[in-house]
Amino acid sequence: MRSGTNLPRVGGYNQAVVLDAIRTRGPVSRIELGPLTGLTNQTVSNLVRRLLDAGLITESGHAPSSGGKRRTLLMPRADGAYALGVHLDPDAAVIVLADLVGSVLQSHRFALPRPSVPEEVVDEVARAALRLPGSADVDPGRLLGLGVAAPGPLDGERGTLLDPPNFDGWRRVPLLDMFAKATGMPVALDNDATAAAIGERWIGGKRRADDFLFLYMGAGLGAGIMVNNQVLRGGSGNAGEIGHAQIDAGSRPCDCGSNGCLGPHCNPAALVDDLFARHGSAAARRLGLSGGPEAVRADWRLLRRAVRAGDPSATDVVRLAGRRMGQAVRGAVALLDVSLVVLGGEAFGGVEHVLGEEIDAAVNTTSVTRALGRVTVEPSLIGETAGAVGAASLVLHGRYAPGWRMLTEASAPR
Amino acid sequence: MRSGTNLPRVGGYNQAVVLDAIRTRGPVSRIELGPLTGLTNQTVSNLVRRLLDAGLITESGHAPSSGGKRRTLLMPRADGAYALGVHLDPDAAVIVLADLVGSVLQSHRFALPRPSVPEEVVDEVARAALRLPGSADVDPGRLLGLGVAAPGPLDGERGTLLDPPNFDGWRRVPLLDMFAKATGMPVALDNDATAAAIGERWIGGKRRADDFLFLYMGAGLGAGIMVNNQVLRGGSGNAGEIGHAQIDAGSRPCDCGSNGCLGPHCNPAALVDDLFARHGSAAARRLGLSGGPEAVRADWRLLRRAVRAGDPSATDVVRLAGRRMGQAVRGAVALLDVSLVVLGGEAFGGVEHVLGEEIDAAVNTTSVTRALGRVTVEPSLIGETAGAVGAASLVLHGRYAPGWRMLTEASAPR
DNA sequence: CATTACCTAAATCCAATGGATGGACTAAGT
DNA sequence: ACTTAGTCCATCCATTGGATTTAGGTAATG
Repeated sequence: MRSGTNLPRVGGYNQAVVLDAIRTRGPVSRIELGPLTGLTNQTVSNLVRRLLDAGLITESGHAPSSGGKRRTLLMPRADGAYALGVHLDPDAAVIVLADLVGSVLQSHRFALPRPSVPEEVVDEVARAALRLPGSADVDPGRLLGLGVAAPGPLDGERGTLLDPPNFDGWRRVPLLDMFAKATGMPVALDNDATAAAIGERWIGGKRRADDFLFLYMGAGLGAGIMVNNQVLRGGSGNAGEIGHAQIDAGSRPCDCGSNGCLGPHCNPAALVDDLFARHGSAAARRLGLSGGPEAVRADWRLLRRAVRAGDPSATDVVRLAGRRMGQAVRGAVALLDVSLVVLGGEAFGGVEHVLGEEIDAAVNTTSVTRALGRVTVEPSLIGETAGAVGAASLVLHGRYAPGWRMLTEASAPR
Repeated sequence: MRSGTNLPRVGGYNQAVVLDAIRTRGPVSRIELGPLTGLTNQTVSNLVRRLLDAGLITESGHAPSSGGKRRTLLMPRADGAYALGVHLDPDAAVIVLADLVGSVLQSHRFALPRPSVPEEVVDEVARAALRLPGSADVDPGRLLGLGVAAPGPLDGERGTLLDPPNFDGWRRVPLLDMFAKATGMPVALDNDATAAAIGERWIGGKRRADDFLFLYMGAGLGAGIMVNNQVLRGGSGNAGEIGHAQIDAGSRPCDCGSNGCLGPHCNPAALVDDLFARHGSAAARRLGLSGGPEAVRADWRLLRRAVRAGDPSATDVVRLAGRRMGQAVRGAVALLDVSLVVLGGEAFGGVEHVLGEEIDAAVNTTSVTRALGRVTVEPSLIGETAGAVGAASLVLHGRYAPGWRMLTEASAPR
């Protein structure tokens, strides 16, 4: 259980609350932080001093006076902390170095062979990751750790990747330990969709506060869930598997053994297949698609370009996928009662708006009679690197976002 | 925001943590509570004394010695606190008086006219509720308040019922304020499925800890969601609307305006209709069903009895509903990553096992390949009064279950 | 136009409050 | 004599509330 708390933890927690408020509410003064956090002015003052001393925030000018002493404005210091983020995907690894405000300072991408060997990939990624901070002139003492975002089911307790689909040869890989050993740093592991949601919260500030669902499309489809400013991870760390929602579509079999799951219909390969199936090879040739499993990445890119250019066949296929996602998202939105859906991940690049329209239509058919507010559907603020940026923000979020764990778990921040 | 915390709140919170541990882990000693709560022995000792003084727990004998002084066992005191619970349904109101351990001391049920008038119902319910504590010889100072469970969408902030389906004439009813005025007590309001889940957690102790999904069937179908021992209420207090999940079935139109929702297929009226549609009037007559909207309650009771007696037509219809629920539950379980599904609510009475088998089959087809643990499907520990007991436990849970709100919201327990 | 007194608001100082801690101690068993 | 359960006590530490300091504005005055 381990759910009791104590004083030092309260201090650390309140410090995180103040930092989070400064981060998300742009430049604010101490006096505004009081009502914002529920703390007294005095407490805010103390915590702000600690944050200044720790180099996490800075005073940035003054607000115009409203009749008395001017307010001193506080801002997060980008150079206050850094984190590395790795996004692993079946065919590529993306590594980024991000600072406290979530800006990407360096990034590196390399393709992976298929099948790939876990040990080799971890080794290569770790070495590449460790080179980034040097080339960006980062204070090593402020580099907090490495975040890893990986697809598919994982064992959250142990930090093990179980057996992600499309990842041949990766079964029960203890990624957390492997990266910890390879880098000598603290490592955080989460699934890619959850990481992307955390990244979105970290970057988005008050535009991404409270509750939202992050719909993530990489090699497959997943969701990251933020409820009440807390990440919903579920019992085993695998919440957000929206791909197993039932939808009304021709049955493609799902890895899970069921029929009728959303997942097999909404991924780049399936959409390319759909184009061939619904519009024939002629249309595919017109768009330049070559078909076949190795060409999925390129074909999907061409397909998306065609959608942006207004091609009707391509648009039809993507809109169909949007309607299918809409069915699942409608169910998820009703189940979770969130009022914001964010679309992101590298595979969404360029077609967020078309998909967004369909999903918007699906979720908002229900709202009128249910008298609940409208659900907003928006593209991600991060864009295609949501996975890697999310991975880096796992570290930042874990260390600096106020949460339950700070009050109940053992270690407290400095 | 208001998310900072302070010392008195920490005290109250830790006290709740200790009480919750004593409640859920049966009789325990102070020394066991240390590791269980993460607090030191000394702190546990202090908090236990406070709980004893407050009359919420009692010392109940000793554990056998293991070589030294015997452990003094601690138990919750049933007479430490009481709460009233009201479950409102389109055709009946059920009122219960429950004690601290969730036992029902008194209960009262009366049918409602259709359509009913909110003011009259509240008035009648409030008067009946206020009579219960007197007839059970309850210390009025220990009666904490009244919980109300109502179906359908509500405005959690304001305590207003919006426009529940089947509840003609109930639109934007400020139930919270009305009951507060009518009873002069603190009132808590939640939707029936969420209330039932909270009740299940309250009654179930460690058998219902951590994460579960409570599938509730009354006049309609809903879900209550418990994640990490906290209630998931969503942005507007309407989480758990599983009835709007898409399923693969002939399209009955849903109130929400969509087609393909689960809701219209899984309620007593729909199941009675299904029996007529799939097995004809002859089968219906054989079971004694009369058909028609007024007879739904009686027909559904007969149908369930027929299932228990092994009638194939009735079983077919119920199993079909189970498979449909299974599709939605499978999606919800994957999305939330819970490993326990509980079935309850008055309309499930007697057919939990048949439905449970189908739902179990649906959710556990996925688990083998996904390498996540098996999902357990069980009937509720409360049974048919889950709504009213859940309503009472809203009050008890709100006051004594450890949670975020205790650390962040204004008022602290004594 | 410069000076001065006064007002307001922001931020900090300081003593007090109250909860958790750790080590020493007592109580009650084998 | 030993073991285990539970408590006492001095200490630590974060928050609190009231008083105080800091740093501006404003308006009357010379």
